[in-house]
Amino acid sequence: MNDVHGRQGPETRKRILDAAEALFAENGLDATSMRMITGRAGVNLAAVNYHFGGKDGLIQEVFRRRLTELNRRRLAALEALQAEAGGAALRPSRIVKAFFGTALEMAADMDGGGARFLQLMGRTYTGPNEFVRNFLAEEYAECVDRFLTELYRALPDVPREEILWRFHFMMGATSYAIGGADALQLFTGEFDDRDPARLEPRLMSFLLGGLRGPLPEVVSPAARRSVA
Amino acid sequence: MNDVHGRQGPETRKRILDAAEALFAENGLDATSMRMITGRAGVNLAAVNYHFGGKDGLIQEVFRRRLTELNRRRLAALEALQAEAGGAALRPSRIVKAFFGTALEMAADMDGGGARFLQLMGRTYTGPNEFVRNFLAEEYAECVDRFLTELYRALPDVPREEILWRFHFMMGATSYAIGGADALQLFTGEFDDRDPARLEPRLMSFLLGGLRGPLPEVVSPAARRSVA
DNA sequence: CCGCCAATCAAACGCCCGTTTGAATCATAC
DNA sequence: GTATGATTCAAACGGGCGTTTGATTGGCGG
Repeated sequence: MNDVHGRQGPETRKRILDAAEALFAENGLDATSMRMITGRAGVNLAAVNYHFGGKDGLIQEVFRRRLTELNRRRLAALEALQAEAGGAALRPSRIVKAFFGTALEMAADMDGGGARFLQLMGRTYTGPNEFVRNFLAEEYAECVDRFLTELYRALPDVPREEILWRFHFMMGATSYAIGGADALQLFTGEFDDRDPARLEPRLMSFLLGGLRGPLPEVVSPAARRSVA
Repeated sequence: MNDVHGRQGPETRKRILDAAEALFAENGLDATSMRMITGRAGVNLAAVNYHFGGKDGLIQEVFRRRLTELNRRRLAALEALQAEAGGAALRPSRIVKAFFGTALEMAADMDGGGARFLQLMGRTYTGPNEFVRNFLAEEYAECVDRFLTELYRALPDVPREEILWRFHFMMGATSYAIGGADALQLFTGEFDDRDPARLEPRLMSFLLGGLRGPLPEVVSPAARRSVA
């Protein structure tokens, strides 16, 4: 066995990743030092550079690990819907639920660690760190693209640009839904209903309401052509 | 006049605040150093500690300056609505527009600096820095409270907790709307319609759709009392 | 049994951070 | 004209940062 001696194989990597994930979520990327990470993980300081090439490599791997799994589940849910529909266009509510509901599911999973990770991801996605943002976008690209394609098909009368924006708004609402229970109670004082089982229908109602909202009147002056 | 010599009064304070605001928005709070700030502002490094007591004090003042103005405009808009209604309940769409539309207005104002500041604020509000989050919540408290009260009155049939959550979701969508045009184009490649004049009706349609969405079915097991 | 190599370790490296210091510089009041 | 008090300034402080180094460990194939 490999429990007491130094060389303990892939165990060290996992301990570093777990510690880093928790600390990143708690303090943010910049405010979390290598010494904090290796200290909590119980490994040597140099281990991060050895296994991940540096702090940037570690950050990337922390995100990649969970994000790959999340998007795998999302695509699985989407493919299940597609199989059920047999070529017909999907219902928008199903598509939205497959994408955002899966995130909420994952936030509830993972014995509490999932919520923290998704909270971290929501922050980072709009955060200032361009390096991580670009990396996240790349990891997201294929999954988002397939969901958007399905949404376009489900809402053929809605301009694609409009769907794109609303998808973006939905991401924002979901990000706050996952990460912001703390923020919510800040301006209310008494407030403790953070049961994730109730959060899911609450968020879905809101997202679907927003998605189905009436299209805004296009008041672009360029659109008033050929009146003369 | 006081332009060439050392002692130049309140000018130094403003230069520091402006430089800090821009850099905080670009790089985040942690990743912006005092030397970057004083360098861009063209003032001595020690000036920050002299005028604001330290980096924390500077951060606080950067937020306080804009947030006070934003919430002043919001409350002015709300009071205008109340005066117009003369004691009757306000229309939800008006309330939402007074709160979130004013933010979008401010984002378009201030020769481009407004968008940056609000982007920064959206990040910070859900960010990990507890010190700033608490401060923001305090600055927000009164304004949010008065808007929520008005929303409760406008939607007497909707449980307050539900309104609270949806208000929170709206904050998330708005935060992404302001800060996330860059993020949006990341998973689409071609996408450049960031005309703020079109963003406003887009966001409002979404927010109001979400606010009016059907209430989620309450499937709480505790609600099934007294069957036996 | 030995050479190999992946893995771990303690220690140090250079750099930049936020803050402090104490002198220099001015406008103003007397 | 000089004392005063607010402001600016160059320089330094101690400390934490991410990274690198070079030695040490220990399982494994020859």
